[in-house]
Amino acid sequence: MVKRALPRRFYDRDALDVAPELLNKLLVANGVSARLVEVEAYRGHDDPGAHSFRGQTPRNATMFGKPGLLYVYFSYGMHWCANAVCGPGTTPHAVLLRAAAPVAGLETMRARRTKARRDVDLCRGPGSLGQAFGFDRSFDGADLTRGSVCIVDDGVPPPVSPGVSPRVGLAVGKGDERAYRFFVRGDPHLSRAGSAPRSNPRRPS
DNA sequence: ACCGGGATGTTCT
DNA sequence: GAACATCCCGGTG
Repeated sequence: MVKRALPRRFYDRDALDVAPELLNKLLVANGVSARLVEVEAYRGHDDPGAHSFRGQTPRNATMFGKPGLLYVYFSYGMHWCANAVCGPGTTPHAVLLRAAAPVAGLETMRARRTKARRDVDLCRGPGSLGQAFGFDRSFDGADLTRGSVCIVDDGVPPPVSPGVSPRVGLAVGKGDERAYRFFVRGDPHLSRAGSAPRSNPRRPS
């Protein structure tokens, strides 16, 4: 079985098509690797939940780059979250990497994730995943198809019938109703169980 | 298990 | 000043 980084053509499509196919792929970076079990699609100009909705800014510039780049952004003043930039072309679509099952470099992940009590929590949630991989601003714009940061197909197929649900953490009216979250059903590493994300605490009053 | 709140800083209004 | 693609802890049931 030859492990190979996913080619650019894999990413050069609508994030809604790429997202479910990223499930069970291996994220390899910074001395560790983990199998993706939960992702979310963010769809450019038409998606009020996407950073790119209001156009290009210094923060989201990588989303407007070529498919196959890693878009890393700083969230809530303390977390680094990672996306795979999609397409087609320079359409600013992206797939947020929300949760993964640790595969290699567990000791390194534990050292980075000092708050995680169990290994199942090492990459559980986008902020936790970013911490386990040691992501920061320097990873923004990394090329997933050429460099040491990559997503690998090691022969495990995506689920035939992935779980689908609304995305997590979006405010009401900002795309929260769209079923753009995809996950491996029943996987113990999901950021939240099954298809019922916690209701949004920032409801309009 | 569920829920509320604090941490912490960049981005946008 | 408010919002934010979050996480963790402590209180309650």
